[in-house]
Amino acid sequence: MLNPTTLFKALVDETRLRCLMLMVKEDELCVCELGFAIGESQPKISRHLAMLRKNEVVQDRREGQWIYYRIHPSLPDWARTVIKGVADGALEIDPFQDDQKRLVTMPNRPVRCGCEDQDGERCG
Amino acid sequence: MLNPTTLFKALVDETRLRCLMLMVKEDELCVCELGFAIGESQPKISRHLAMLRKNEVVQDRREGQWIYYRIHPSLPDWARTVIKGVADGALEIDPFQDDQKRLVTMPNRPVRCGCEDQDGERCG
DNA sequence: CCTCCATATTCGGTTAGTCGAATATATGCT
DNA sequence: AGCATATATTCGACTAACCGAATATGGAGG
Repeated sequence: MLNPTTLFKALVDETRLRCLMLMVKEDELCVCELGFAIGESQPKISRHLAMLRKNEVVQDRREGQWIYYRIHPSLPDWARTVIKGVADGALEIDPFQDDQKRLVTMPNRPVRCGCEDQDGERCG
Repeated sequence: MLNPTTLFKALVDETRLRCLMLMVKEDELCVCELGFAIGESQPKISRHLAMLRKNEVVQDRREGQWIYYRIHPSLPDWARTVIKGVADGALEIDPFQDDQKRLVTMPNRPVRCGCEDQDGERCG
């Protein structure tokens, strides 16, 4: 079961917090989308997501070659309150707002639900 | 101005979190009360309080030889939400609940408001 | 089977955070 | 002034966390 210190260890790293803030806003994102929006390398993003997954702060689901991450649906109420709280303070400031803007400029974002786009070209 | 990462750096250390949870519950506490309740050395408590003070997560006030700490009254709303959120999850569990119980067993707790107790003996 | 792409993991080096022990400061009392 | 109490700070050692680079895994499609 998630305890407060574990949650804060997850939130204290800025890369992880940026990922989580994007998930709050966008519901579900794959690694390449997170990497593009935040502007960090794939291994770096993936390593931080592994930590979030291990501690059950996020949940992952595979769809083809993509793995989508979202805030864990069975997070305890107090943890949701914490994440919602920081989202209120963060989504309008510093790197977090830029991340959202950069995300929507990403070319060939993967399409969800098993349906593919015309040329099947995606993600860089 | 307090930013999310700074707040989480404050909350990620268990000793600091325990201090803060006690302040949420008790409004205002001096260093010796915090040290007694948590069972850690005076320098350790003091060092962590210095960090919280420096980042304006807590406010201190002197009264005689005692210095009382409280959650900073001008904390932004989102930060209050975060702290309230974790208090909901923490105050009933693991070390946090014990801390509250231990606090009330402390002999000769300092008296606030400039009024002194009979023999003037306090704090261990 | 082989290749491409998205993602994950390992490795060694570096830095940031924490600790106990010792010491310093400041207030109150006699 | 001198002592006791409460709190703060400094120092060096230790540990945990993060990083880039390189490499591994695993599904999709020819």
